[in-house]
Amino acid sequence: MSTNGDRSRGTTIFDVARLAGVSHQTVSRVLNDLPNVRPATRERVEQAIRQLRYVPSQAARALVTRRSRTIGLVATGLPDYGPASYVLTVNESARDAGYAVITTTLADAAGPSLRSAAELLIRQNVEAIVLIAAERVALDAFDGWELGVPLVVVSGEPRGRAVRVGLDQYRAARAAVSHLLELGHTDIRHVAGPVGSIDGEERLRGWRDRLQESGLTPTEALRGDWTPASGYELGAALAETGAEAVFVANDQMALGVLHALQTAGRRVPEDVSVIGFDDIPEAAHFSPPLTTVRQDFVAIGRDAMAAVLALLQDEEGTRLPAPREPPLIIRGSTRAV
Amino acid sequence: MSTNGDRSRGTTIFDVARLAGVSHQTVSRVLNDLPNVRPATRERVEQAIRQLRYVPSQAARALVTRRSRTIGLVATGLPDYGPASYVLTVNESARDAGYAVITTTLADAAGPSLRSAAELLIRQNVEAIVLIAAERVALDAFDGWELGVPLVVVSGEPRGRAVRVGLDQYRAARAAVSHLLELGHTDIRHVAGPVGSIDGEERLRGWRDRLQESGLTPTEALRGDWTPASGYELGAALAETGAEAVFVANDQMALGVLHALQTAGRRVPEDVSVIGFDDIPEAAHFSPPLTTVRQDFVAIGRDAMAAVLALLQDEEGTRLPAPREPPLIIRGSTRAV
DNA sequence: AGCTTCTGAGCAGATGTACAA
DNA sequence: GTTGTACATCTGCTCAGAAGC
Repeated sequence: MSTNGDRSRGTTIFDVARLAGVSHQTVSRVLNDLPNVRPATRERVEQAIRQLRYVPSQAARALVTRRSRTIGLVATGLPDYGPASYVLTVNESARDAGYAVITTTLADAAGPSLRSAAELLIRQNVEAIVLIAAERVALDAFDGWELGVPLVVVSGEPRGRAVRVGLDQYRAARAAVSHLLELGHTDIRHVAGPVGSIDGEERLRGWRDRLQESGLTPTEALRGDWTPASGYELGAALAETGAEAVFVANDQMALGVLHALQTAGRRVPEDVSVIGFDDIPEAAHFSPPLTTVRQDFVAIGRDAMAAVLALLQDEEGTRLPAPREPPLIIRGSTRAV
Repeated sequence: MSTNGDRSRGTTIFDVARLAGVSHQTVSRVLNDLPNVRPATRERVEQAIRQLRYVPSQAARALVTRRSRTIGLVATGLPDYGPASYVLTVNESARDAGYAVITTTLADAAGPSLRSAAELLIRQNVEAIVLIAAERVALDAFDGWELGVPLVVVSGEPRGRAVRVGLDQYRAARAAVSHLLELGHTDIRHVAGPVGSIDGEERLRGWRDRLQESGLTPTEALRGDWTPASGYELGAALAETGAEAVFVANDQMALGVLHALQTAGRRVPEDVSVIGFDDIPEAAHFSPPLTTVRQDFVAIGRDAMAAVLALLQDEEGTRLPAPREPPLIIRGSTRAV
């Protein structure tokens, strides 16, 4: 209250103790909700805390408890809807569990920047790391690297040593192709994600395998980069070669494909069926509304945090959530021949 | 290396010192890049650090330096494209500046949850807080609350005491309406954001003021909630009342509006002009491609972090980045009458 | 004996000083 | 004079163990 303003950076547990007329230890007990404090004393301490606007130093506490109450989140793929949903959900789940989240987002998923991001987290003494891995290189960067803390990977591929949660992309892609097959299509093309994308490759594999099982010969997949713009380019190529059904690896590219197809005078779904992947909120309002495979990002994000908590508790032998089933959302962009 | 596995949680600066044959003080010098260390010694120490996989304790360092090297980010509005972009950019800028970011995301922007989110950050001893404020209640929750750390607000409204960065939503909305006016439209409707949204209200105000300045009487604005679904509903109403031009407060709702208009048999832009706001990546591939106002989320996110660093350095009297100008992106959804 | 409260020893580093090579 | 070292002290808090009522 001096003219100097608040020097509040300096209120310690001892100041509170003095004001409340108790020892710092008693204040600590109140702070940590420990028993054996007389209600009247507790009240006096709480009063002092409020009056002093005292905030315990997390640093000091972490130093002695060896627990930072913080987890790290490494996310690539933002600002897209899927990754953003994961970030949101992991964050909220963590907060519910009393953990703070240090997030490091990366525009490029190259190995070196990933490792340095993870090192930053380790330096901040996070208790666990959640990796949202869109690219295979991300997985590789962590492979065989002893972090010293538990690692949970959100990824569409079951491979790898780390604990993993996520949707089984392979099965989901098969379901999408099956839908097209059931509608009577036999010439089913694929607009795939970029080379190196885990989900992209798994969806491609699912498409190819499912076709071959039906005795069909898959064409060469077209490679996009997840953006509507790339979908548009590829869609133009598709229109030229007269495709009748297309499985597009994500909804954003599907939007571009629809755009290109219509620009080329091909009607969807009358002339060509299009199915997407993700079920972003926009998908229901494309022209026509997009048939797609839904990923429940919220549920998967929760799974990730649940896995973290499990690892943090019993170290080993935790039962992990099973990969999620992918619901097919049938709208207006696919039609029986 | 014992059967017990790694007890690496316990490698201290002293262990490194012992292995390198120097004092812990010298190790500290190496760690902090201080002078007066012979190159050979430095090398020996670095070697020992690598060998021991030593990671300095952030907690211990923060305790004594009183600097957590961490900033807090409070974000509402995820997983939408705009907020997600901010999160991404603020994160990267912070990392470049050597700061870790503790992010708290909130699905609902209610005052109490915002305050408790901020308190969590304060308890983690962040050095500053960045608030991505979509709703007015978010701003109110922080108003007149002495946080004890600098606060930077990303918001579309210049009001308030805190340091603010962002696009001038009011002016941007006026620009959108001006475009419609120049095309010869006189009946210009508005699909607005939800009540309480800062950006929404500012865009609404810009639309209303601009019309009145041209001697036109604004109709009642329709209220959406930013989602394509709400745009669709409102678009249906618009089609019934025979609108000829619509300024939609964001691109996602504009998508829904396009969908509804076309469902009702109204052609865009032949029968009705539609202009959106944001320029999300999808906008260029709507049917028709959407005319819209671009927000440069990346630039604004950088501004936010720049403001944080400025505040952290000279406490007071910092020159702040000027509000950004909004470029108009003219595509195929608007047309002269 | 039983609550309640207090005292003192770390936790892992940073910083400053005195001092040796 | 330049490097480097040893020692002491400090950060704010938790946790045993001890003491008081």
